[in-house]
Amino acid sequence: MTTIGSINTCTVGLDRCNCFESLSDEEMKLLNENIVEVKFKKGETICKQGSFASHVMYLCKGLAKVYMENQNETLILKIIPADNLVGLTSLFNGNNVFQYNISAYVDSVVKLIDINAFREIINKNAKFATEIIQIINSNTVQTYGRFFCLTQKQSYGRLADIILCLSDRIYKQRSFELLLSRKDFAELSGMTTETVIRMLKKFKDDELIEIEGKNFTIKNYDLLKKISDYG
Amino acid sequence: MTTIGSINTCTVGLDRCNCFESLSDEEMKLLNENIVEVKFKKGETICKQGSFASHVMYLCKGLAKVYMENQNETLILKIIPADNLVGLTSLFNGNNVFQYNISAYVDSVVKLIDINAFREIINKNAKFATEIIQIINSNTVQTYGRFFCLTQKQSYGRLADIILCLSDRIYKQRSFELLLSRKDFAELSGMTTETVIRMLKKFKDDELIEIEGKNFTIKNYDLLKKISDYG
DNA sequence: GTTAAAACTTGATATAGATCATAAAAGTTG
DNA sequence: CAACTTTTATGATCTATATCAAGTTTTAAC
Repeated sequence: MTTIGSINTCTVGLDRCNCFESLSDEEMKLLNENIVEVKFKKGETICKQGSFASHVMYLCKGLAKVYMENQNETLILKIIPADNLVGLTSLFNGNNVFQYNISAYVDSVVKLIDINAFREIINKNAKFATEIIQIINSNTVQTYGRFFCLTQKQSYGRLADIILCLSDRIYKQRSFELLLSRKDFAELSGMTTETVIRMLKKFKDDELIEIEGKNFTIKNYDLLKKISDYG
Repeated sequence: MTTIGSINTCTVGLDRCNCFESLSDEEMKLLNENIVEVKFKKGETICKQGSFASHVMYLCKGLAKVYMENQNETLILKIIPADNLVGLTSLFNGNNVFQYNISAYVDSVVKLIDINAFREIINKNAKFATEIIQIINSNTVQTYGRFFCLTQKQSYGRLADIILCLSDRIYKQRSFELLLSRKDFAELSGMTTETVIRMLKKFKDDELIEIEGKNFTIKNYDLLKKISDYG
């Protein structure tokens, strides 16, 4: 029997986008005529919740977060590494407004693709549309997992999830420079900053992790995994 | 300035599916050769989390819930009224396994559509693929809203959301026969059955709602809406 | 290089909801 | 319709996590 991947709070997809390979020369031309490349500095807003969605975005370089907010609260929906297409939810959706904010964790390069050109290509090229469905679907599966975890798991489990996720999927090593703040951890895991700090300290005291300034190291991966699974 | 719909825990989409209209005669034939119609009794499982996803489902008649579970907990992802396509997440997703359970609240009729035939049509017909993207996207937007609410709103607000959602989107009247149990409410709003019971009682005492046996009536819609907005 | 603003930290306290226990109703089944 | 199961209900208690308050450290800005 195959082991099915456990449900976790992880925010980063595994896929790299290669959806543009199925485009014809003509479609590629249309696309290129409707793309602008924009550089964003660390901390800058790439797209704003509630504003008109005139484009979809392709993150060429950098790291970004996608988050929803109201007056008082913020929830980070996902973290986007390079080579990812974002903003697809606005594609054919009644109001044509971004459902979320996106902002850059580090200096980033984003290609803005005119949404009408993008729609046109989808409407003509079924292979491309299939690729897009693929991307949207794997995103949905991930969101369901996060949704389940954030509503059912205890805080320690959720925090462990996110630490493992950063290590496995973004940095691909056990030791890395932490780009997220404690507040980001809080907004990823649906708790307060204070609670995150206390729990990170507990992990440190229990020698699961090590934090020195911005340097973050996982010292006991297996136990963190257990906390993630049973937390 | 247009008022943008407030974020809520609502679980029911507004769309009715009319995606099959864009199919050619030939595609329609392929589809029809790969459909079986199955009747499910109240309470029966329509699809099982973890099992192979050999088909997508179209709910012709009835009412169903889509939910995820592990050993101890359950989260209802959404409630599906008639004329809805479900199971699309498995379409092109690596493992081809259902991510959730679906079960019938009332006697229901479901068309099971072979997933390979469905894929084939998407892969050929960009208009159809576009419709599917539309469906998936409006589902995603709704899931994001629920995700935000369940992680940020207090329980009273979440419960109010669901009551309003049932009234507005499923029954389309203020008074209706309640098909959901207290446990369903709990699994929809991410709390325990006991808490739901206590809160419903509070709503009753405050004359926001009336419950007599299976008969459920909303007596103060506006105040429930306020609780939903500020809860 | 000083000052202001964020980001982090820690402790004390509060509380929304969970958990546990028990029982009455309501539904189901042979 | 008697026996059983499930759902609803309510009270007592507990606890994980939020909130508030006050400090330190780091980062950004002028």
